[in-house]
Amino acid sequence: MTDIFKALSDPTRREVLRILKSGPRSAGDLAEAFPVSKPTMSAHFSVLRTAGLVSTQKTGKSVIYHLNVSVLEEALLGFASAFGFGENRASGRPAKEKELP
Amino acid sequence: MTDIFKALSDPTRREVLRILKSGPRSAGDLAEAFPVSKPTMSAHFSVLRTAGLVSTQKTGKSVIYHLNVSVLEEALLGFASAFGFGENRASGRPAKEKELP
DNA sequence: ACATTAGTTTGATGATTAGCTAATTATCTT
DNA sequence: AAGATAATTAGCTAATCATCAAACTAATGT
Repeated sequence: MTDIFKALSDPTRREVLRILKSGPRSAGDLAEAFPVSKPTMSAHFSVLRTAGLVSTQKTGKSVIYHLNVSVLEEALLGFASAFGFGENRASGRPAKEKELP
Repeated sequence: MTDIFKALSDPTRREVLRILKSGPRSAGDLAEAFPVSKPTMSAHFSVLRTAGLVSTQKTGKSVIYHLNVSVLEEALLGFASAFGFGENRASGRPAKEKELP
């Protein structure tokens, strides 16, 4: 949980995820979208990988990153539901109040 | 957004929010629930306040902290919906796919 | 075999962070 | 006016973080 929120606490990493949402991309392709050096991007990728938010697949000399949607969803909605909003998935106890019509 | 995720990236601060979910608490009461010094807790509170996740109200010599539920909800679900899950509140473009019955 | 391309690792630097003790501010209580 | 209590600020340290350039690894092309 900490790793995930820490990963999300950087604008560059959030943007990487947003890009990855539309499909897998190579490290180089991703790096081109940001005004930072390749090593820096590599470090960001590493944080995202450690958090489990992305996975890699090496093909030839490229490394393809793809978003682990389920991990992001589970973390975000799981935490949200612990506060009573955002679905009652996996249960956050108090359950959604249903108003009488 | 960055401030909010940064605030959420610490276990102590997440636990503070969880406690605050059940109602307002004084700084001292909150601090008692953690094995760290009061100044350290004060710093955590400061981070949460900067992120807008909590508000304070001074009464006598106590400072009462209360959770800003809407801020947390907006941030979490807003970001989630940008990835297509967790409600289409405030809109995250692609809208929820509705399957034909 | 050699050069090129894609990406990561290493090592350094400046900034931020979580933690502490001690000092300070503000509000009671006696 | 003191003393006690609640909380924050000040000043410090150790650890982590984002960043870069340079060195390295691996795969492809000639």
